[in-house]
Amino acid sequence: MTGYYRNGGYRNGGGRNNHQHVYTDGASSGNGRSGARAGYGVYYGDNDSRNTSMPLSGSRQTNQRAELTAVNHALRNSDPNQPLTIHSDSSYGIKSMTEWGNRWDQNGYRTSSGGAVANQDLIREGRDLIASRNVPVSFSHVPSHSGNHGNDMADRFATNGAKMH
Amino acid sequence: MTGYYRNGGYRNGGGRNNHQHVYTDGASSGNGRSGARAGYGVYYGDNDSRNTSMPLSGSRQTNQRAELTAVNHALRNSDPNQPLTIHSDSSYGIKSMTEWGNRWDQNGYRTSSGGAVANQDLIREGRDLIASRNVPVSFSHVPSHSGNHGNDMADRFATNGAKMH
RNA sequence: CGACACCCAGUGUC
DNA sequence: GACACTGGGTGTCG
Repeated sequence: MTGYYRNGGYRNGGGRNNHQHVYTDGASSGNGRSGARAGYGVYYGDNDSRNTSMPLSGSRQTNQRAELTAVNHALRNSDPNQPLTIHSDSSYGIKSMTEWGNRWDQNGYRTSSGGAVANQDLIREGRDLIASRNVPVSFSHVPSHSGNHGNDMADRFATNGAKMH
Repeated sequence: MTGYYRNGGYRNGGGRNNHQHVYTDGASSGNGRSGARAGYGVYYGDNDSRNTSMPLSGSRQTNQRAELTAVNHALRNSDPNQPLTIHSDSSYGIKSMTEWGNRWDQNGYRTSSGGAVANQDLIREGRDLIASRNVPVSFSHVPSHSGNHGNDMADRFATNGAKMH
């Protein structure tokens, strides 16, 4: 239960239970300082050719944008016809895609204190990708650096991606 | 300039420029593991009878407590009427006695994330010792294991002290 | 105020 | 390569 999030509003068309599990992570060396360099990693499984280690593009090299970009990459690079669970250590990323995002779609992406929600571009993009699927996408929170193999691998990919600038 | 810290708020009463230089270091074999044994070393100069190599007392045998204890020993065992520079490789120890300590004296020893500052007993003790002097106490950071003779000697004394339990 | 991340720095070790 | 001891900060939300 704990740490498990699911997007609703879909029907399962098929019935073949090929549930996909993907681990995502973001990194930003020097986060918050000028000259920060971010990267993201996506881990599908050992020796899986879809595994990804990439530098973040764009001028805002923050940890949060890296986390969101990793999620969007997983959304785009997975079978859209089979259920997917994205395992992330970012509560911010998960909630932006689920509970917070649901509210923001209704209030015009306004923060509880009235400001504009940051990183809207990436959040809207991810939520569009989820909405365009006909099978469920779930999110599961995994504590960082807790010995979880998938998270550890995604972390390495993300850190490495940040060095590729 | 770099790595040089000074405590303010004093007047030089005398004028005899007998500036003292002392090297301090702490060690803790098995730091962080149960059964760790810590020690500290203070080096005043070759063949100086004040040179010290001692095991750390108390139940918390950490590297940080050893570093702070070495500094406090130097403060207590030096001429309080002549300027003193303490050379340490511990940024933690130096900043606890200077810039961080200044803030903590005003905020009740609260960490930037709200928690209680660790090793307060030793930090308050050292800052009291400094405040009770009528001549300046300065701190200088020396990189560890960099071939600095004073630091190397203090390191040996500290390591040896840890073995005296 | 709380939460989850992302760091930066210096030590101490195994 | 790994871990522990400690502090400072930003990214973002409720």
